[in-house]
Amino acid sequence: MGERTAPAVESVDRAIRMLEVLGRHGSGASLDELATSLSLPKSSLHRTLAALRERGFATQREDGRYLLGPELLRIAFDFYGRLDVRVLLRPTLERLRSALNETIHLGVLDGPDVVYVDKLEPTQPIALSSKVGGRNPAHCTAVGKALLAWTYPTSERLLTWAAEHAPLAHPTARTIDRPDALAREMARIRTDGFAKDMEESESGVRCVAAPVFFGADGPVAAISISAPKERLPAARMREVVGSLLREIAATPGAARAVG
Amino acid sequence: MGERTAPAVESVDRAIRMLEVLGRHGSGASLDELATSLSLPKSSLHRTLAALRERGFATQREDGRYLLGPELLRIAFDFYGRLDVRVLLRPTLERLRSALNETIHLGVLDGPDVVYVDKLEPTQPIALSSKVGGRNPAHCTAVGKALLAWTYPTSERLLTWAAEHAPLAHPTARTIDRPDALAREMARIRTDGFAKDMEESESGVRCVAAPVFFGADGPVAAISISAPKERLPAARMREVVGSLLREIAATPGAARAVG
DNA sequence: AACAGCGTTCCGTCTGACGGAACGCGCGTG
DNA sequence: CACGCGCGTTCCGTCAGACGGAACGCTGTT
Repeated sequence: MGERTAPAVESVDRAIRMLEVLGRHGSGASLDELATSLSLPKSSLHRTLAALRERGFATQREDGRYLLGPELLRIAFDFYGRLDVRVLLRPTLERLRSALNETIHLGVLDGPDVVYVDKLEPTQPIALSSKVGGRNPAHCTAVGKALLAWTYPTSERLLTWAAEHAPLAHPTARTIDRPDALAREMARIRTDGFAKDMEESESGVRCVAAPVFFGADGPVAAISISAPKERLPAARMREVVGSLLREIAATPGAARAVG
Repeated sequence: MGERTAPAVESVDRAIRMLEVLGRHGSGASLDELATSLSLPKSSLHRTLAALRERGFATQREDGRYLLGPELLRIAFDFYGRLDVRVLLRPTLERLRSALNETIHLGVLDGPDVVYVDKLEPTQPIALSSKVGGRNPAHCTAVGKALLAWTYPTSERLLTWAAEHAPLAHPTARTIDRPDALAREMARIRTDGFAKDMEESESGVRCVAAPVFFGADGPVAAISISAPKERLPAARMREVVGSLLREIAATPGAARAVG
């Protein structure tokens, strides 16, 4: 992140920078707020803002202040609604499988559960009962915990979720089903950036998982890697987490936006 | 909507048109899908897409297809989150009050209720008990019905809402509290584009209301005009609805997006 | 091997973006 | 009431930089 090389199309680059500034002003930015924060002459700003206005990417209040336009919001919400996570993440999942040769899951949150929307199996056949379309309680799987940790980013909101879906299932002895313990686990996951499942949903199976965001506040889905615990001792687990986070970071748009 | 006049900045205009096309493709658009649907040479597309990519407004999958980028989503969600409806709509509310000299409310939905976030009173003092920050059951007020009709745009989803918040209050004899009747009322509101309250929350008081969208799928807020029923006979009601819809249409970004 | 279908790069032309300067309006001030 | 200030807006001569046709390179196909 140092000096930026010359933009491919200067006027487009400027327009985008304007949109970024406009986005930070929920009740409008004045022309020379824009001028100072972008160090551009007012005439240039004005011309570009006119172009943005024509397409509804900016609007102007009657007092002159400029706002982000409804068309930009419409496009974003619309695209977000039709985002096909499975198609988008297939190549990433495949790269993970060929790098690790383990079972890869892609899951989304649905109330108390995770729903698996995609699954890739390793070449070495392994008994894992999950299916695309299948469900598991969210709080005892790595995918589920990764999703919960960022969907309910405060302990308070997580506890509300837990209360709504109480009592939480406890399929194995290691399942974390006490709400307060779960809230602490989520805090840990948020600082680490990934979730683990240490035989919490199925005895003998460990998983790691991390969320994908695609620009949204909350995660759109989470990717997990599962294996029998003999194949996932602490050292390999660290390695696998590394691959997972690296592949997500390398997938266009998937990683968490910086803010 | 006929021929468009020359855009203020051609390259910016093109970039926006690209974003609109990209937004329609949830799993990516290829370079010459873009080329044909925009009738632009590939080299120009390529250059502009590079500019969009540099700022995260577009991304490219490893197979070459282009996607809307996470930064555009981030900006949109972020702006949407900090949208200050009160500031944005103040001028509109003031114009309505000076045109009609009646009580104007601005309300948002919160579970079973509407919460009033702004209120303007007419010069002729009138006994209306509502306060900024105050609440009313959504299903018996015009603001609430306008919000419900588009927040839960199908009968099925409305009935779910009704079931979650049953039993619905019935403050007056005219309150519509039967879920099926309410669902029919919502359908009527959606086709009309506005909601009425014929003494359904307070005896002797009529209101009309219409939603504001600001680019989102669902309404961000709704504006209502309330008056004693003697001041709102059928004829004046039509006139008032006309003013309301016209003012909303004239407020940058507020009206429902076409697409 | 030749081909077709893609994304990508090059580079000479000339359009159209650039920004300094001037304008017009509304507002508060001396 | 004249004045000046702080806005957004418009104008226009200059020349940077956007434009697009053509050629390239890669991959998978026949």
